[in-house]
Amino acid sequence: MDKNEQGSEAKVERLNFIEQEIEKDFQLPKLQGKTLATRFPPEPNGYLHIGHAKSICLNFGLAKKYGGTCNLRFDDTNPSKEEQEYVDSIQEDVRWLGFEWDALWYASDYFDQLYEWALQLIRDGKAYVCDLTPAETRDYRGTLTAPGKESPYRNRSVAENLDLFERMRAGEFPDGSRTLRAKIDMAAPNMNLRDPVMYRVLRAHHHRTGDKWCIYPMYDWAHGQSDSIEGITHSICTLEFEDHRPLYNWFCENLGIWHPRQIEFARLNLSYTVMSKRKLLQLVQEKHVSGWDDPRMPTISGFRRRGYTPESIRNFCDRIGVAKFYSTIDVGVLEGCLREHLNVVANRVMAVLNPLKVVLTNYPEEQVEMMEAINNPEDPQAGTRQLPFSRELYIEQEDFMEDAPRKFFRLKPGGEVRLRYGYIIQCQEVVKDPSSGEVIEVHCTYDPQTRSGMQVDRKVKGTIHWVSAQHAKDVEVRLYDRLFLSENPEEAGEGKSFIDNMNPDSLTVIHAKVEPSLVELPAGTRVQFERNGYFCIDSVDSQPGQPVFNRIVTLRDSWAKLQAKGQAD
RNA sequence: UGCCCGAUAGUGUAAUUGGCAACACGACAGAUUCUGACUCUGUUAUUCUAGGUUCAAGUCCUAGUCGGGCAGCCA
Repeated sequence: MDKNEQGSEAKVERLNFIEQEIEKDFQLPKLQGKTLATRFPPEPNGYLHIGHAKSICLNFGLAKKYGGTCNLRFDDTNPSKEEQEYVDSIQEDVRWLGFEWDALWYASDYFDQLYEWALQLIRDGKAYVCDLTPAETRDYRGTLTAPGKESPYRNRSVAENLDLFERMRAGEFPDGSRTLRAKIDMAAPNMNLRDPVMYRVLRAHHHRTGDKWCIYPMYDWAHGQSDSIEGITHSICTLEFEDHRPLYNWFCENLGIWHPRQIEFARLNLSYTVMSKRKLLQLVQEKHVSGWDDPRMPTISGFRRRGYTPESIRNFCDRIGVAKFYSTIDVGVLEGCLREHLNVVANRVMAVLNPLKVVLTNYPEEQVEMMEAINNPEDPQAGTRQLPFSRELYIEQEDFMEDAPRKFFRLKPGGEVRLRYGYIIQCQEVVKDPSSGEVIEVHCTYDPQTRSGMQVDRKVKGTIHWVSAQHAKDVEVRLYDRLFLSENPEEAGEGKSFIDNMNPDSLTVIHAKVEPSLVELPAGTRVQFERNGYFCIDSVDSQPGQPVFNRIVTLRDSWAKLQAKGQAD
């Protein structure tokens, strides 16, 4: 085999840096005979968004690729912010994305074990009960450049710590009055190691453990230990936890338990989008959107309702890669993945968004012909359907211009255009509203020798879509556009916030004329309105026989681009 | 004036770990088209800076620049 042959055949599999580390790790004695074990660990305090999708695809994808396992674990250590509603939505979203967890756990499943381990650290002289107030604790911690001071309670006896900690659990002390802290190093350059808090006293009803506990573990104390209990081999998280890794390691080592390896990657940023749960919550609470599943939201549920496919989101996550560099992906990449998939799976249909009446003056008054239309040129299996054609039609207002530039290949006075699956027509007369001058009707003649499928001698540059006026149905269509006008919505001017960067026209509701078959389609159906874009029947607001269409994404439009550049002439 | 991390075409990600810098998307030009869609062809452009080691550096060393993270009893 020569070099060229080898080069064209060998599909070089490119590993991202996490895969490389994993493959290296499995050479180690520690992992001999084991399989990869990952987990997706969301906090149930909000809905999942596209950034989570990256993490989900990574963790579940890795498990699939290496024949390992991936658990879903709710990081529910802060009952004041967490709710069952979020637990339910997260499970639904993970499944919708196409993944199934090997085991479902909650950090709260481990509260008893965590408590036992805390006792162990106390007995080993590695943890102590601290009576400092929150403000004092902050004060004692020092700053980024100055070391902290040791707490006056740092050297309590083991017996006293044991007694106090048990009484913390028993509810003898008010909220916030005491903490259990790991005894590490108040002068550590890494702030996380300055005697981090392990437990706080907090009386809040927990969605799963109810009122059993009045002390709750902190993230650092709960997360790594939960990973350890589950036998996780690789704990993959985002970059902001990089500084926590030494603490993650410290707990595992000092407890002498299974020690997973934490690896961090850069979270996803998308242009024209906000991604923090806090900001998304604000959009919902202040009613800038209709809810977490508003089709403009970058949440999984929002995308689902909008009409995105799980395949396109998975493909997107694959395409953007994974690294440690903090980057922003152009939202156009996501839209590109969407179009790529929808192009293959969505049936084509006729729908006129902004109708303009066309009368074919030489077409018989009562005649109706059925025209055969291809459902999906990308998929022969999708078959064909019959479209009614008659004397009065609607076309798109955009497809007619009285004073058209040279490159306008659509209908203009005296000009010819093909009606998709119909005839070639020629524009004879323009009817205007005498008062406003607005074009209200266009009169054309049709050429009976040009019916779709016939051999036609002449070339017509443009083809436009249409619906038969008497057969068309009126439906509500929601035209969605990006929620924010600026590429980075977080960058707001002095005294402003990301809310000020919202796009006032992110939703336009119109009524469109569509071919009759559309009113019978079930909610969730995705179709392509030819020459317009992809649309999905809204699963919340549609009624039987009365679908509401959400615009998922427009088609690429090189004509619009030409116009924008002023090159249409 | 601390600690940690990062920097490769416009964007994002690779480079057999020291051996000819590549892939995807975009942009641009063209072909095709009963969707100005899809598809196809072609073009474009890349190693943060300065030194050093080496036959050879995106990769190793030194110094710098720029960007990000960290001072919750949040995760």
